[in-house]
Parts: sequence; C-alpha cells; structure tokens
Amino acid sequence: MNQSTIKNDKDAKKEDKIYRMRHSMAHVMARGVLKIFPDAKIAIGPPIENGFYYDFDLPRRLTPEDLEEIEKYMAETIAADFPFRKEVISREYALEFFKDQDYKIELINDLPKDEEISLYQMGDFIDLCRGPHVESTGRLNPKGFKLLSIAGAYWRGDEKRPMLQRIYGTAWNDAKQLKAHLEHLEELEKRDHRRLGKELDLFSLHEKAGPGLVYWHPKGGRLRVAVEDFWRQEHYKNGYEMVFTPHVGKSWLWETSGHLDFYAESMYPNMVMDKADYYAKPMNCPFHVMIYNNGKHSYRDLPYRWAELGTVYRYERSGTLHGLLRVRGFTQDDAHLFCTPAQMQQEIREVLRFSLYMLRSFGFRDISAYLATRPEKSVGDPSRWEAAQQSLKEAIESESLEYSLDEGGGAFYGPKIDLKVKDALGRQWQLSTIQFDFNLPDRFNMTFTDSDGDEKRPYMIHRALLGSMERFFGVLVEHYGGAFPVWLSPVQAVVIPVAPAFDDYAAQTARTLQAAGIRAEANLSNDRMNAKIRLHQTEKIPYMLVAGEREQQENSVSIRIRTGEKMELPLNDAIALINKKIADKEMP
RNA sequence: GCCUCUGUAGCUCAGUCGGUAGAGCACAGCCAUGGUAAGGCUGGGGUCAUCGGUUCAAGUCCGAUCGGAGGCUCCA
Repeated sequence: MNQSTIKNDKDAKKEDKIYRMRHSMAHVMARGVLKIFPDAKIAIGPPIENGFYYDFDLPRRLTPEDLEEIEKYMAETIAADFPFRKEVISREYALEFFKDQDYKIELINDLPKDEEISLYQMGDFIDLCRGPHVESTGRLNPKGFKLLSIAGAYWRGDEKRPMLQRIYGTAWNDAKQLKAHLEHLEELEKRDHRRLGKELDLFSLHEKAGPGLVYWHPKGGRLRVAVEDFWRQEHYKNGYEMVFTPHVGKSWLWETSGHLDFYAESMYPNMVMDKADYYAKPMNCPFHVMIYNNGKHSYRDLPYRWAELGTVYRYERSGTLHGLLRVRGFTQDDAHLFCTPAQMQQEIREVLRFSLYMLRSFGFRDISAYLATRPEKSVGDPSRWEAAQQSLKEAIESESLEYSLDEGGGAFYGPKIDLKVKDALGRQWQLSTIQFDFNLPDRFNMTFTDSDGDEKRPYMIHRALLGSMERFFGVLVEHYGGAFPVWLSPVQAVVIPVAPAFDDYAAQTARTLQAAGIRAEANLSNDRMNAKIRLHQTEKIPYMLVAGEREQQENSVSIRIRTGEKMELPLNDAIALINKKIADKEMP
C-alpha cells in the first residue's frame, strides 16, 4: 500500500518547532487580551495551520482597534523576554487556581484521571497548558505575526454551548515568511471565484430570487457548454448512454428509496398536487432505477452505464452557503453503473481510469484517492461489501494512485473512492466520487436474469466525475484565476481594428474565425485601440487580433497573446494555431 | 441555525456634528481616434436592503426583518 508519504524526522522537528512557536504566540496574545479585559474568561488557544487562535468570553464585542492594541501588548510581551515556566500541579490545586475560569474548570474535569496537569507561566500570565512552549517570549519574532480576524466560535464547537469570541492570528519565523503568507492570502482573494465571477461576468446569485441558486450568464454559459460538450463526447466514447429524468417525483419514490426516512431534512419540502406529495429531487439515483426496473434484464445486456447531467435541489443551512461551492441547486455529472458480479472489477477499473482522464483533461495533475470502507452500521451482504472494497482497492493500485484509507468511513449503503485534486495554489478539492450502493437495489428489488436462469441482484455504482457543474466551475475559476486554457475561454479571440476604417475587415475576420469554430468577436465600439486592448486584457481573452491596413492587404492578423507576446501571421495560420491550442486543451 | 462584521448608482466605494446624496468605472449622446494596457465633453441613472421607532429633521441614532462576508474543536 503506497499511502501518503510519512514526513521524515527533520521535517517533523521543524514542524514541531513552528507549532511550539505558534502555541506560545497564542499565550502571548491571551496575555494582551487580559491586559485589556482583566475579567475575561479564557477558553482554549491552540496552534493551527499558519498560526494560532484563542477563544475568549469577553464583556463586550471586540473591534479591529482592539486587535491593534492587543498586538501592541504582544510586542511588549515579546520584548520583555519572559521565560515560559512549566509547573506540574495537583488536580485539586488546579481546580482551586482556576476557580473563576469556568472553561478551564470544565477542561480540568474532563482530563483523564491519570493525566499530568501542568501550568505554564509567562510573565504575569498563567495558563493551564500541556505545552510545549518556546523557552522565553524573546524567542518569538515580533515582526513575524499578525492578528487577522475576530470570529464567533461555540465553546467546544457545540452550537448549544456559549458563543465565544475567537481571535485568529498568523505567525511565522520571520517577517519575510509573514509577508509571503499575507501575499498568498491576497492571491486567494484575487482568485476568489465570486469576485472573478462578477469581474468576468460569468454568473450571479440573487438573494431576492432565492439564495444558493445559480444564474449562469452567457460567458459562464459558454464555458459550461464547452465542459458539457466534452463531457458528453467522452461519455459516449466510454460506452455510456445519456438519460434524462424528471426534476420531481411523488412520495412513493422517495419512500421506497428511503430518502424520506433518512434524508428528508436535506430535501426541499413537498409540493401538493392532485392530493399527492411531490418532492424536488435531491439525487438522481431513484430515477435511473425506475428506468432499469422498466423491463427485464439479461446478464447478456449488462453492464449499463447511464449518465445524466441531473439538476438536484438540496436544503443547505443558510450559513453554509458559499458562492458556487456550496449551493442549494446544482447539476451533478451523474452516472449509474449496473453490472453483474463478474463485471464489477472491470467496471470499477474503467470508471476510475475515466475519472482520472477527465480530471487531467482540465489541468489537474495532482490527484489523490481516499478509500472509505464499511462502517459499523451498514446494509447489504458483508461478502458483497468485501468484494466491492477489494475491487476499489485493486483499481486504485492498478492506477498507482496515492491513497489513504478511511476504515469504516463509508456510507451505510456502500464503500467508495473519493478523488481529490490539488489546484494551482495547493488547495485540495474533492471532485470525483465512485460509490457502491447496496441499498437501492434491495429497496427497489432490482434484478437481472443470470446465465443459470436465476434472478440475481445487480451491482449498482454511483459516480460523479466532476462532482457538480457549479462547484467544478468554481474550482476551475480559482484554479486558473480566470485565465482559462483556450478551449474553456468564453471568448477565445477578439478582433480589434486599429481605426474605424478597418471595422469591416475586423468584422469579416471575426466571421471567418467563427466559421472555423472559434469563439471570436470583433470589437467595433468607439473606444480607441489602446482602450480595447486594455479592456480585453483585463478580461483575460487568450488572443487579440489587431487588424489594420497591412493586415487587410495581406489577409493577415497581428496577434497579441494574453501573455503579452506578439506575432504576425496569415489569417489561415492564425486559425490553425488557435484551433490546435483548442484541440490540445492548452494555454494560449 | 448561532456569533461577529456588513448592506449607499450596474460595479468599487466616499458621505464630517443628524440638516433631503457624491466620485471613479460602466452606460447613452456628441466630438476625436492609424499600431499593442484607459482620448475628451455632455448626460441619464438612487424608495441610501426592507419595515418600524426617536427627532422639527434620519443614509447617519435605536429596534426588528431579509441578504452578504468571515467563523462555529486542528480539543489545555
């Protein structure tokens, strides 16, 4: 098993050192907060990725000005070079010492009986803490940290417990690393798909018309169609059929599938018509099962691979909605595979290979797999689970993918593989999922007739390769920062006349490009050429074709590539060049 | 859902001490415009999220509602 690489000792030590520094930083911050609010109740303050936080129960709300003041106290604390002193104490003493600190009391009481209890003292600040810490506050870099934000956080993450105020900070070994991190945060903001969606006029959301519901604008639509066309073409090449199913179904369907028992709180409520309850679909599977159960099936006909860009609706709590990444209505690139036990192994291999091919086609090179196996509570015959898990594992190994195992992490109805990709900024996104289902075939009593004449249960596999069109679109926008490869660019080429006298030539050139299958436009507005170039540069259009006297006479174009590179080519060569970039799915 | 912040023109934002709204971009019209990142002038555009309250007077103060953003264990 080639599970994710274990960090070597040196890395581990380095990591430990920086964690220790961040942890100490959290204490330094808490001291600052107590200077401003001597009666504050302190909760927990761990190191985290890139920094630290600390939770407080305070008499009033924190403001950004408070953060500045706290930062000042922190600088002072560091300058004072207080040593961190550890002291092991008895449980009784700990309870007495923290008698005014409710949260600490709770923590102490929750510690296992034989656990050593320790205090860390730093100047006049004493905290219940396991450690470890740096030797003294002077070891911390006063130029390496910054308080970032104030957020609400439930005590112990439990929404029934009190809401505390959390201060997030980031901390690094030196000012240079801090600066790099802050620049990284800026880059994230620049690439935010919500921001780029507005700037590039790709999509919108409308509170008045319903939060979490996506409107695709023409430019976003062009990109989506490019994705869908490719998707359909590849599915046909890979032996899939397209099916189309309704958006709503009567309660019988959702009772039979079990969704009304187990999934109702994620569903849109019922619509009543002709005294029957209809529900918007949160999943496509029961509909595909209806198609399957429409007739008898022979082992000779299997496998079936039925795909659908199926739009589903799910209720997500309002606080969890986020741009395109978490929405209430979305289109899954769904498919269901129905096969015999003998075919299962091959089907899983194929679908995994297909998944990887699709993700790589969109420029995702760093892909890892997560295999989740049978949980304690599950439905379906254990031997079938075993066979399914084995086939998933073998498929991963045959693709020599890195993977990690989530033992017992599968759904109650079947094991699965999730694929996660790393984007250009190193963030992981889960896109593909390949999932066995031992529930629906039983509930809907699905069968096929085997070679021995017996009715048998087929294997059913759900899979989505891109996940959903909306989420995938959001990930693509952030991955490319809006500068898409040519085949995905909403507008692939803009023709710009140098002056109004060449409008006709520009328009004609755009038509020639369009006829050659390129998404091209001519910009005949009354802006000056320089303004047009600037505009389209900000729109991240791959190719700008400048047309003037010379080009008109020679039937050529002067190309300005998005990268700033320039060249002059006969029109036919330009078309060939652009079409090649499109076909190869490359950047301009 | 809960906490904090937030909501002013299509977009980004300013608006002082409470005295009936402003800029840039975008849009429209006119003028200008021949070579690789912003030509000029003029103009239209606002129930200051919604509802209520305080006040002689509310974009501004207070309350509620509806959105949006960040966050809600990486356990001392």
